Amino acid sequence: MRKRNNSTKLDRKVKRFKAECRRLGLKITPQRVAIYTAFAATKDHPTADVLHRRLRKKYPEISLDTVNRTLLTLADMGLAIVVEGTGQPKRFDADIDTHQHFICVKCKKIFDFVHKPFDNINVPRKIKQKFRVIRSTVYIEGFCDACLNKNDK
Amino acid sequence: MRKRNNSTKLDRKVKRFKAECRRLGLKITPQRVAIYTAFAATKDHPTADVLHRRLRKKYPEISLDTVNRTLLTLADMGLAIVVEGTGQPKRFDADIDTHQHFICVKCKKIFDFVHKPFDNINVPRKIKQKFRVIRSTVYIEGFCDACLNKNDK
DNA sequence: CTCTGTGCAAACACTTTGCAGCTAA
DNA sequence: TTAGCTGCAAAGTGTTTGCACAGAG
Repeated sequence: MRKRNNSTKLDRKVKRFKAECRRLGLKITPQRVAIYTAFAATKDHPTADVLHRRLRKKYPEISLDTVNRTLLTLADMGLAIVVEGTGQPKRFDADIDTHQHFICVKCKKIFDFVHKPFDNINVPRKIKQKFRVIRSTVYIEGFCDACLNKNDK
Repeated sequence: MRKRNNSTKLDRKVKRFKAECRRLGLKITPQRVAIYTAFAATKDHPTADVLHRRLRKKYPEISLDTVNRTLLTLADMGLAIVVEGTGQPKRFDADIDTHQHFICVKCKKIFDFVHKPFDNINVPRKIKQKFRVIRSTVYIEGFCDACLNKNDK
């Protein structure tokens, strides 16, 4: 029963994915469907490599490259979020006082800002109980003014 | 006057840095002092490479390696924050509904959690006016239960 | 004097690019 | 038919590791 529900939910997601591909003029290849299906079922935060290894069992012919590219495509489509690891070099912040970050998804520039209400947000109890919290930061993603003015989007 | 104030403020930071080194048994080398001094004065979010290039003008003998290692040391000491680019492979999240992240600074594992108050945080007007916001996420950093139980710290 | 830190070089890991052949539309 | 996709290979970028020497404690 549970299984059944998950399964139909996944089907619906895949259907939506295909529709979105059509809308954007992206081809619906067997690889993309396989990758999206496997990815949409994940509850963790797999890397391209991990997902590739999982897919291999069923589709030994899919290359890591394609998994990588498809995941980036999914992120562009808004169907995946890049959580960690930008591929970019590490960037260090000398300001260790509480403050928040705005990150431009296009030029990757980081803008610091201070917003009192965010400084004192309360970490939920269930987190506090289970983990030892060091700090919390609000990350806002979007387009910076320079990138907005530059071109489209 | 302004300059003077900044300068003494920086001096104070450097002094604190040295004290912290002593406390932790880290050696106070000319490189470390130079790197920390240059770094503590930054308002942006330099990469090791950028900082190295800046330092070169005054200290042509410092290697990029040392800058890199020192910045990582500073992060360990709590005097620097790694803002972006973990060096780790990209990780993708299939859950595109609003939710928050807890990241273990040790094992890098990511835990999703939903916390209603965070879902509806209000992006400050000054950000909204200047940028186009796509999404905002609260990142909580700390030690996860597994790492807490494993060993020290 | 000892042991950590530095600098160099090599190894590594992940990502990106180029390209020829394939295939969805 | 053809534009976009795939898979392979190579190049690129950033990070990590190993080691001998130097210098802080």
